[in-house]
Amino acid sequence: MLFSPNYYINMTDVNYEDALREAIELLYFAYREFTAGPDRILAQRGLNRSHHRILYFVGRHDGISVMALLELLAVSKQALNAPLRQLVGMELVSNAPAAGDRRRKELCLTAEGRKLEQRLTGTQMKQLEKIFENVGPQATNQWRRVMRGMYE
Amino acid sequence: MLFSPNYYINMTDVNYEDALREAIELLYFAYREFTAGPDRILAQRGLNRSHHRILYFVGRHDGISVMALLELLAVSKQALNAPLRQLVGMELVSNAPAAGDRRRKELCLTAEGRKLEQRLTGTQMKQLEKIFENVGPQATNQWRRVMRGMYE
DNA sequence: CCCTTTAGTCAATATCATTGACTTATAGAC
DNA sequence: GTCTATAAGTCAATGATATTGACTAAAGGG
Repeated sequence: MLFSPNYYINMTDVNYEDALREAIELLYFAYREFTAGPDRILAQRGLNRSHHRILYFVGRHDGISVMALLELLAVSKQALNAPLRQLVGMELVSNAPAAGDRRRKELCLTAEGRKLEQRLTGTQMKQLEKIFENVGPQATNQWRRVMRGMYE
Repeated sequence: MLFSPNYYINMTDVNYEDALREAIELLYFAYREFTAGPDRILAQRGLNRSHHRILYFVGRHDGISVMALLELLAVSKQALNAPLRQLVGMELVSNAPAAGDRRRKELCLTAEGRKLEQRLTGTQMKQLEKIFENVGPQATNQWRRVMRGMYE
């Protein structure tokens, strides 16, 4: 049985590759499921995942500059421009000039923006919360160890 | 300390939400890192991630029909049509009529297609292999438990 | 007064997906 | 053999998105 607690014992090359491929598929399907909830809510407002990412990271880094957001999301200025402008236009994100350096715009969530962001991310947090409760703290920590390894 | 083995003890609502948000970010950044390698290789040939997904699942389900592939990828017929036609045109995927039912096309990787698929997925398998070796079998299994929970 | 940085925009182009309708070929039931 | 259903493929129209490159405007700092 693949993925049994001792799958790696007596492992041939073939089912070793198989185990890695199943891990790839887990990532693919899990990520798809993970983004499905917010995507549905966003679609009702004519928004998409890129808007969620902006709302999310602006919420996490209150007052972040446009440049810093570009680097965090790893997208081009032009790719960010359209969705960000929409969000500012819908008054979900504010972009007042920074006090010290008026060239820099400080991006913040408005009250409305925060509400939407929490609704979007809330579906994902509920998903994770349920799983983490099910599997327990050890599994949760091990999961994080693996995930951290994936971008280092 | 967030994410310490006993982070959930004496947890306030605020840093509990913080822990869940860090998990969300782990997923986002890990997935991005995970797809970056194949994306670079694909770009050299004028292909993109959707081509990789087709190559991947055709490789995993040799002889799969177009309909079944549509359902697996959860995309529309028209969204699949263009990239699949390219892959057939480049002779990376074959689509011979099935023996029993000549309406159904059996999608298979050609020798060239298999070579490219293994190169693409190979970068991801190497990534995972390294991490799984680092963290050990227990963490690997716990990681899978969590990932499986995410689409059930 | 230059030079740099930050933000924002425009034009042109290319890609990508979506809906809906349609054709072709085959299978299976009667 | 006719009728209906299924599988695949295509086309047109549309809309959304991203990309490159160049450009303006405002502000900061020596």
